[in-house]
Amino acid sequence: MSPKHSVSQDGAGRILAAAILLFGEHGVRGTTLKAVAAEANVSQALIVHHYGTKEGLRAACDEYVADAIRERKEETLAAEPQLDPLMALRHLEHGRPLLRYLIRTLTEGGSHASELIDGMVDDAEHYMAQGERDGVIKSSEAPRDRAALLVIWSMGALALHEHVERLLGVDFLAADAPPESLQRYLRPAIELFMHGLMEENSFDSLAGFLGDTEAPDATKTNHDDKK
Amino acid sequence: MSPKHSVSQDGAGRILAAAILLFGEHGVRGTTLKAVAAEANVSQALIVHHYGTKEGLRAACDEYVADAIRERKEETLAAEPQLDPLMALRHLEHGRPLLRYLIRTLTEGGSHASELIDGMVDDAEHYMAQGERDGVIKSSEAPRDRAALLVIWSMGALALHEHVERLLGVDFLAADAPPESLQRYLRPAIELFMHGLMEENSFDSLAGFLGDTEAPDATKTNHDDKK
DNA sequence: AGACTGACTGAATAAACAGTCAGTCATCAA
DNA sequence: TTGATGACTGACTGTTTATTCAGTCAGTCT
Repeated sequence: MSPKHSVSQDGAGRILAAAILLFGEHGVRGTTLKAVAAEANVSQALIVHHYGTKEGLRAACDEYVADAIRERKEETLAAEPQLDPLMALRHLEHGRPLLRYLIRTLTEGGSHASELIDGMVDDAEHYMAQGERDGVIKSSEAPRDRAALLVIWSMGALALHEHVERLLGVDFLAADAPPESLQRYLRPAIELFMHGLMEENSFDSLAGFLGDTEAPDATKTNHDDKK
Repeated sequence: MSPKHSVSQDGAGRILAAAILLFGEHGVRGTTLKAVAAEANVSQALIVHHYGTKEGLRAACDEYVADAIRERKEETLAAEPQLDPLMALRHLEHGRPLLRYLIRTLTEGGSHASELIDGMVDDAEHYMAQGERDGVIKSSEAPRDRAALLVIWSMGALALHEHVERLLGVDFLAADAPPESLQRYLRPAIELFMHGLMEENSFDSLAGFLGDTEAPDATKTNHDDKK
């Protein structure tokens, strides 16, 4: 029920750390228990002894990572309202392996990841409502959806960190890197958030994308059960 | 050298379609040749006969998907400048399985995906430069980085389509769905692109994120060869 | 007809895999 | 000292995996 809050040096702890590392790097399916055992310098049988099955090990990893992030969140939450959930995530304790693991669960599904994202959206919505009251954030027609969009963009960029690094030279996974190293990501982002992307008078050319200009619902609601 | 441009009904074609479907759904490692053979209604040995190895099959899938997207791109490219590469992608021929496969290669690496993304950034940069000349797009201090950021956000949202669906009720993978169904994604996005997120006078509170307020280069250029 | 090609198959194979088992070793309480 | 507990291991097992092999069969040139 109460997992240890830092991976210790005993067998069980080393196994967990090795599993998070390898699961994050090659995926769960791409990682063998033998490889985990080798990485942790224990026998394969010890993994089963502690965690039962491979799925059990995966569940333990999920729980540990979720705990670590929750813990970190509570620390930074009081400090300063984060513009971006990425910021908070970048300073995790065992950053790189943990983030890699998180990305896997983010893209490959899993209820833990969903709860995490939902929590981030809640936070973002809350912070932006506060910012709106303080006069620094603009109001929105759909504040909840806007918060969701921003979180998704942030976490999506994290999921594509490989391409972010290639295109912008920014390594999201470097836990120790100084904030200046994020410049080429943050500068255009802030530019967009400050001034927008389009000139105000260019609304017409975009109206088409929404079908109707204003009405949120259309006449034909098509329920297409696929297959 | 010249792969067929639509999956035909002969063995090789059915195998390719089955592989794209299953690789996209369960990942390459999570898919057995036996499963592909069953899905395609052929013998396992026929897969090897046509594609040599599992990796050969994967490469053929990569090439087919890349071709399909390139083809689609050339079609829509002349028609209208796309605000968002997502738009173009949503109308692929065999949409759902193809997009699933694309997402896999996007997150799990692969040179094909990198080339694809780079091409999208090129296009976005070009279109926005045109829009700037036409007076509908605002100028940027770093147009290339801005284009990269927008593409990354778009494709990142695609990678997290599962969460987009849960949070916004928008299914990116539904190829036939009408554009209205994207409203809850597009509306806050356009809102942000039109008006921005923050009030103009709130610059101070953000300056910290960039270290220096304006200078793009600092005194200490840190070349940190990682590792 | 006969030689040849390429799509296609069932059966076999060797490796890799997750999980089992019997038992060693240290610690600690009685 | 004894006996129990739990971390830990090497050797084993049954299954699944990709890949190989030895062919069959339908067509197509000569």
